[in-house]
Amino acid sequence: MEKMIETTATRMSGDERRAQILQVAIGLFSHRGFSGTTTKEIANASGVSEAMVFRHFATKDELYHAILDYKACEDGMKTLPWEDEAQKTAIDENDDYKVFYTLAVKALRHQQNDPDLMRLLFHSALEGHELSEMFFDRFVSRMYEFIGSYIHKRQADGAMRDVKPRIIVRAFLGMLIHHSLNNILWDKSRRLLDVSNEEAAHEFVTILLDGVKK
Amino acid sequence: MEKMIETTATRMSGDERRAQILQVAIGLFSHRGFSGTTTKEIANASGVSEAMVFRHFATKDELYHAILDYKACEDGMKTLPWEDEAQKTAIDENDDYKVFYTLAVKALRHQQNDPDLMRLLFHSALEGHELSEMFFDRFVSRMYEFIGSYIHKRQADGAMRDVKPRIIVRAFLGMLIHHSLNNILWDKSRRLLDVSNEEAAHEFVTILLDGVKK
DNA sequence: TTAGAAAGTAAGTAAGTGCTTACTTTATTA
DNA sequence: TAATAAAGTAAGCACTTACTTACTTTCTAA
Repeated sequence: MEKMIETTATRMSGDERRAQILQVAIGLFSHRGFSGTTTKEIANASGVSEAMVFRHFATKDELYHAILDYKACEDGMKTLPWEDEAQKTAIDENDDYKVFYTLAVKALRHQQNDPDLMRLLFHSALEGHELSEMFFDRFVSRMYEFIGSYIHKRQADGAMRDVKPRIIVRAFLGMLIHHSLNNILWDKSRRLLDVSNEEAAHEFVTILLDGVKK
Repeated sequence: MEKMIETTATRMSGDERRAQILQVAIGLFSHRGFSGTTTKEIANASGVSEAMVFRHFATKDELYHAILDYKACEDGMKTLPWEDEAQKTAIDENDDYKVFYTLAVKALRHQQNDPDLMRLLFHSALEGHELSEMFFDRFVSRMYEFIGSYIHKRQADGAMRDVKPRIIVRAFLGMLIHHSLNNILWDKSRRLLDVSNEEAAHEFVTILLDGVKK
């Protein structure tokens, strides 16, 4: 008999394995939730024994935190979407459409490219985990400030109706987030509505801006 | 010594106890999720032994299903929000504002009065439970059909711009659901935005209708 | 080439999990 | 008021959970 075909489960370096376990855990946590995922499942899906999971992450909780840090730090949450050259010039030029459209497309793309992050965010929000708060403070509330103050400026210019800026922000984010949520959770096959990010962004922004212009 | 003060944990009838356990379970599941809640917790919170939980509900899963049935059937999901006299006359009169405002206020009130339902819905959507699909088919997709066809009619009347009706529906529902979600999950103290349901409904509807009118 | 460090595992442990059993207490009604 | 049905419990069963221990295999560099 021949030698067994090497499935080449080559031994990984510590860092590689750690990163791999982290990725696997992200996938599982984001679908089954924290308490719905067992360390055994994570180990199996990583092709490794449970002990290895605990060599890299002292507790299940620490693994969860590592995920949050990873997602929060690496994954485009620290580079705020409006800190961007094109965006800044659009703002200076008071090009409302460009400001909102760019923001919208960026948000929709980001959400579509990383549905796991969104799932994770919702899981932790429902379970009252701290990622939720962190995300809220670092990202959402800044978003409200930023867009809100832009709207405020445009109202002062007489270009927009006098509505509480934050209501407009909520309307805007509501359209975007809900649209992504629909695509990720309920309408994966796009039976209800099948539009590109660009079309969705264009229509949402048009509705919003026509809805608040003076 | 006096007799111990009766905390009057009066023995309940079977139906009462069943209903009570169900309510307790709703509260726990909606906050901690299905796998995050133990049958022991449910029993304790109901002031009863675990065996009683299993007398009324053969398995934890059956308890979950009973909740879904209860919420889906009793709780305003079968009386669709547009099957309402005021609503029907508004539709016949082509009173766009009234149609959308009534719908919006109704939705916001409902979501605010029963945040547990919303939490449950999101939990089950994330976990891919069947309530999610059921809710989607019975409620969401009908909502899209109903509002969508009204919009279609108004476009034919020349009263609204020619945008895919369902994009408008998504924008509308997005504002409403996201607003409630914010209030329930992230911004419980209303630091970010504190508005009444009526004000929110008014502003959202105004933005939407101005945004799609011809 | 070989010592040692790091990657890996098999086989546990104690505490929890959903669920059952065998029994006791309370209310109803014949 | 006694018989009976229903509400209730304590204790435990089989299994799973997060996490550990004691050990083996592989890579690397002196």
